[in-house]
Amino acid sequence: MVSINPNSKVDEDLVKEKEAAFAEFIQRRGLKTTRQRNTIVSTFFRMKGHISVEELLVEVKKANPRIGYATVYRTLHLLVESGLVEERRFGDGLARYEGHSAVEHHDHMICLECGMISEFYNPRLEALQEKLAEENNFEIYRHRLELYGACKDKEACQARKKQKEARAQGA
Amino acid sequence: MVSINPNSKVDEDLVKEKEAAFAEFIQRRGLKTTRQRNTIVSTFFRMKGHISVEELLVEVKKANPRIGYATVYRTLHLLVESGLVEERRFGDGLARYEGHSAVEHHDHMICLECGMISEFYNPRLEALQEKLAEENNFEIYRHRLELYGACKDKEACQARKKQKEARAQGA
DNA sequence: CTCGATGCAAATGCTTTGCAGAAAA
DNA sequence: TTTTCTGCAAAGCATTTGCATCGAG
Repeated sequence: MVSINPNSKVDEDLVKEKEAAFAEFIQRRGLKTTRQRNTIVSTFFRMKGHISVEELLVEVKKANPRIGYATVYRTLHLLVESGLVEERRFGDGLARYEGHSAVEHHDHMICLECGMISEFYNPRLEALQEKLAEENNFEIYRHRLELYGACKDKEACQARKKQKEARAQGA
Repeated sequence: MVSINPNSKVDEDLVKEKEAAFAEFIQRRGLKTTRQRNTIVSTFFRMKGHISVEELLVEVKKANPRIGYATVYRTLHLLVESGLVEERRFGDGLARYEGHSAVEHHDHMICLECGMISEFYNPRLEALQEKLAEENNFEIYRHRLELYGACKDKEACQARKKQKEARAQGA
């Protein structure tokens, strides 16, 4: 089991690397380098976690309040197309974007009580999926595994859980 | 796309059982039995697969064209609340509903070339997830595993895949 | 009779798009 | 200069909701 800590400090060199990779992508596509794109991309890679458009927009506006959400959406799509960013949806109806992870692929645990999202990776799990796909004559491009539940070690989460159960009883 | 398939036998007894269970749920909640709800529920359980609201509405309208989508949405929510139906989202932006099959839990393989959705279940996979959660002090309420890829045994899927790869080269 | 259910249309929330002006190449 | 980009507002989409009417209990 490899646990991934999302609270580590931002690696400045890594950010620069990502920015350079995006710049290269832009050029390869024959697109234009703009102040807005630079601001958005730079801001994005300096944030951590699973970032919603809203959250990113707030940060971007601190650097340049004139940037609108349309541009943020458009740039985010470019980031996804470039392969530098992944789009995720955890069922709360809004897209979240994920950039610089130490590990290229990982799965998620989502606490439904406190909203925490943590990442994990396990090679046995990956291998088992590959094996099952094989048995079904299926070729995996990518997969998504999400565990929804509650933090066992947080009192608040456990309390909320009990509350919900009680409410369900009454219904 | 698939809706009601007259060739594959729907287990009439099972459908009746589901209908009865829903009726019981409605009563327990102090809600009312209506012609519309009966039509929608009955139609739903006679369809198979992962049904979108649109697909269900089309079938429902054949029985009663006056039923609108608001009622279909509302009834679908009741079905989910009753525990008889599960809501799924496979990333194409629309919700799909699934009547509980014989196996209470299963995961999905989704072919991105032909749209096929198949189900599978593997106890080792389930056990491994449980173990990983345990190691992280996490309590799983439910999980979701989806493998996205292509059917290996369908020529059309493989052909489409190659086409996509070629297009990606050019870009 | 009462109160929940229905059907329509309008509203919502997230996301995309059309367009005129702005800015890269 | 040419073409893409931006910012705004309007449009899209799936889904939800307000409200007058309808109908089950």
